Amino acid sequence: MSTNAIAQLFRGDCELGSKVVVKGWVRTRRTSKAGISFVAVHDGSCFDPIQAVVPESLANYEEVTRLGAGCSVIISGTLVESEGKGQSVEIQAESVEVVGWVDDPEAYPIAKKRHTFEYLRTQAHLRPRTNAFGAITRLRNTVANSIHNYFYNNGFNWVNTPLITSSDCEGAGELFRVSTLDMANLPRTDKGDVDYSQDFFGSESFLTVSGQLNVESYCLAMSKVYTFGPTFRAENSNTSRHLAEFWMVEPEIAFADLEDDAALAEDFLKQVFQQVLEQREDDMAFFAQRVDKEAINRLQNVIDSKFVHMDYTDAIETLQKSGKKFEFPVEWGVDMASEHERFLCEEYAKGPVVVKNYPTDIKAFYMRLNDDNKTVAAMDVLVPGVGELIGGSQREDRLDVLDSRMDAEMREHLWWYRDLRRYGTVPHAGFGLGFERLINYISGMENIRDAIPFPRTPGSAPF
RNA sequence: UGGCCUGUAGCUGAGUGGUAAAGCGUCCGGCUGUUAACCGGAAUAUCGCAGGUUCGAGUCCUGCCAGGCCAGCCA
Repeated sequence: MSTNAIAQLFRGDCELGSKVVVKGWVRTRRTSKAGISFVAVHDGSCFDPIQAVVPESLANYEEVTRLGAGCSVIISGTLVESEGKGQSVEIQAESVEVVGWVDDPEAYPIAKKRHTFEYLRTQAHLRPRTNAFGAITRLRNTVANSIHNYFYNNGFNWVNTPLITSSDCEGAGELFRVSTLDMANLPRTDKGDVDYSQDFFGSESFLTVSGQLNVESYCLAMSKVYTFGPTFRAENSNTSRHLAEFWMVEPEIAFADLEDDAALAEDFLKQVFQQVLEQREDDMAFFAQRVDKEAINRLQNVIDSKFVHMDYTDAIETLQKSGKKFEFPVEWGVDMASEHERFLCEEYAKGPVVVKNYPTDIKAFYMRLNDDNKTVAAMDVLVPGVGELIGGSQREDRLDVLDSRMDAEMREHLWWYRDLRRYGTVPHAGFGLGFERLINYISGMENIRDAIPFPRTPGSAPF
């Protein structure tokens, strides 16, 4: 008899009265002296565990009465309508095989009780057994799938940009070095510098901070492309919104300007949210109940409303006129601080807000210079709770302007990037979306370390 | 990297210089088609580590370690 995923049983894939086999882990067991035990089993396929009703007539019933949280079991029986409240169907067990016991029930890290997220981070290998992390894991999976679906259905090509790069001038953050040199005995040049020509790639190399520059080259051939993969930043950032290793989605569209880019971001988010509400009803109900009451309403509101757009210049004016006291003063030309971004999306727009056309001086070299010569065609999508969810721009497609924003070393290193402006250049634009930030925005989870299975942060990479 | 906060039982967490609460979980018993059940009982603590002050330190001081929050950097 084949295994039945618990999700199938609740979904009605199996007829009542049919024989089913469930394999999973015990969440709770309650024994009734009337001669039955109730065993709740989860297998990760859906939020709810299934209840198996085990009669004392089973030969190994004594074993069953010793089952506790974390034990692994195979339960065979008949799928029946539940006599009790709280679940639609349950399994009338005909056999219970205990596959793995829990050594020391008292010390089992995931006891049948509430745990803090902070504690569960120290048990990252076992936390997927909890309600919350099971839900987050399924949410991540659904969102990733929705992202690929969105792009696939809209004619985008998924481009697998490299994780190892030799470019250290992208400006997106500190880089992790990749090297096979013997650290205890580094080769030196005549000048005494480390001789990277002897390193694996024949030059200095690093883990990527962004696939953008590479994906632009495919954009200028395939028209609509995106990357979706891990990125690495060696910033010493200790906040609830930063990881040293995180996943990023970076679409890039040709023959497009900043408005097209912003429109893509909005349509993309709305469609992903729509799919999440349709496909993860059970987990979203959990988030709304236990993590953030607004979790479901928030997504529905975003789907139903238009994003608020404002120029950086207007945003600064709005902040100045707000009458609110900020720790850092606002004036045209400054990079907005968290408190400013928070005000704009949480108090002013009360939802996602798109801020566009930032001062040239505070933005990256590849962003397109506007006609005013003061601002670039950049945009950030700010959302309540997580702040900057998306950062994007129209790219500088004019070689002379691009060159003016790079120094000699960059021009030499990024010769291939410059080539893209020499051979059939076109206006193009794209953005980067932090996948874990998206997961937190959707679920209402507050710490990004809980949005990824095994978080990597400064000073911490256990597991 | 800076500022602030926190380390007490498996987990959560009281304890304001003088005998280390309690809840949950665990174990035992009772009850029950139960459902994060309920009732009764029991076991469980080098008070993060190392120094110092004191007759006496979980409590005060110093250093270190670990974690968290906020800020900067960004996604």
